[in-house]
Amino acid sequence: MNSVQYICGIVKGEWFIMKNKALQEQRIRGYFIEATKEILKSEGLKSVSVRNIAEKAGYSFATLYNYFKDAKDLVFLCVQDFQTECTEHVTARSAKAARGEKKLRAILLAYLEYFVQYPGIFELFYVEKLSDLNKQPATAPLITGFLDKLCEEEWKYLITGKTVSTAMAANKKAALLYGLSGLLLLYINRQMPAGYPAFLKAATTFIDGQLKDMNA
Amino acid sequence: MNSVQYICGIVKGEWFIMKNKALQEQRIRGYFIEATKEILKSEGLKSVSVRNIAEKAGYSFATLYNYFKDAKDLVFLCVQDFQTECTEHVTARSAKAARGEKKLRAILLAYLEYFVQYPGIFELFYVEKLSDLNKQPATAPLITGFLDKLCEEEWKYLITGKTVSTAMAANKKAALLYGLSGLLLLYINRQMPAGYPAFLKAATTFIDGQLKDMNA
DNA sequence: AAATATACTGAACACTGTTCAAATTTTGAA
DNA sequence: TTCAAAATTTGAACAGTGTTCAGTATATTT
Repeated sequence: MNSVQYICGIVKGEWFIMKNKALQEQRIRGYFIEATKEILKSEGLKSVSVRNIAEKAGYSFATLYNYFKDAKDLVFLCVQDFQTECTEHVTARSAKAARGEKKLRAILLAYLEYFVQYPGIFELFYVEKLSDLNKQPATAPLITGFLDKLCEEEWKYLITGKTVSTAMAANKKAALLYGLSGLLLLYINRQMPAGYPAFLKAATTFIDGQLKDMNA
Repeated sequence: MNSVQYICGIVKGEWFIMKNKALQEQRIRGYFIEATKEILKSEGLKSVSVRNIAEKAGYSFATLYNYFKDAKDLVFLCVQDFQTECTEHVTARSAKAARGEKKLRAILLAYLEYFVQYPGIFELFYVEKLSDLNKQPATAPLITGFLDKLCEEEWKYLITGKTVSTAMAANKKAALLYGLSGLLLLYINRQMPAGYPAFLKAATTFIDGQLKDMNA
């Protein structure tokens, strides 16, 4: 017919067909992702297996390999979804707080709250080893930059308001990321401190300690 | 012969036999532990399997279950040994530092150094889930209290020297534990920061930031 | 309708942990 | 030293993993 189609190797209405194919493919990928998310939130990472996911998705375990490199690949595709969910939780829980340090504090506590509620998601974010394919793309930066993104606005507010210097903010950002990661790691994996009240006390003490002398 | 033996239900030279039995048993346990330690330090936690350990120990995999509840149990028995090894490394590396903050800094950096060198041991200490039997005894406290023990002397020195208050020391201790745990977790599991030099810079910045304003 | 292309599936293989009955070794009394 | 009893060691067996691949079934095009 026309040259353009021949150049692309496409004839007649194949463009629509290609589009449908991609759509259907995305749908099936979605079934697997949804199944994985369900398992992660309920039974946790330990129950994630190729056969488990496939059964929940309504396919054979072998079909999973037609859409994903392996189960780990699939698991890390859930990260974005959980991040938006966590972000929603954090914004809701920190909405009422006054801008600045107060809000920052609320954000950080809500962040901890989310992962305490879903330890499996903390595992996925910080503990589970990335597969070789997931090492390549921006999965790791996506995860490590998540807390920064949650706090971004507030740090901007504090910096532009001259409440804190850019350098100090960078240091505190890092310290809070390391501290909260360790706090969650020790609480979730080593029961330290023992019990949620003690954990909350340790968390607030740490956060307040970090946010205290920022105007230096 | 004498009543003591009869009271214990022991006759003739059975005491020595019992002792021999215990000795032999401990020896075999030692073979398994040594094999596990070797695997942990070389191939890492992922290569630890019942069959792997048993082969290195020179026994059948089934024999392992005659001496340990399971492989996890065995793995956590290596914790003490690695702690003493780490302690030796830390004391050696911090020997030359002047007492007080300087030495504390050296200890913390040597602590990080050790786990960066043996990521599998970090996994074992902070990431690997404790089995039900290991939840009972003081394995978790042993791990979480390890850094405290390493720094104990120096904190005492700073407190008695009135350089820092007891309350402040407690806060800083906790902050350092959380921060270093998170730092190692992110570096080992998420390649963040990327590269050892960047990690070292992040570590020193964090540690110095924590040790800076202690006299408050 | 037939041929072709695509998608799906279960068998098979190599691992994992764990149990248990059988085989082996050690032991101690005769 | 011999031999039966006790203790220890062992591999087969089972239920799980992940992964591959040839064959089946479905869908599409001719």
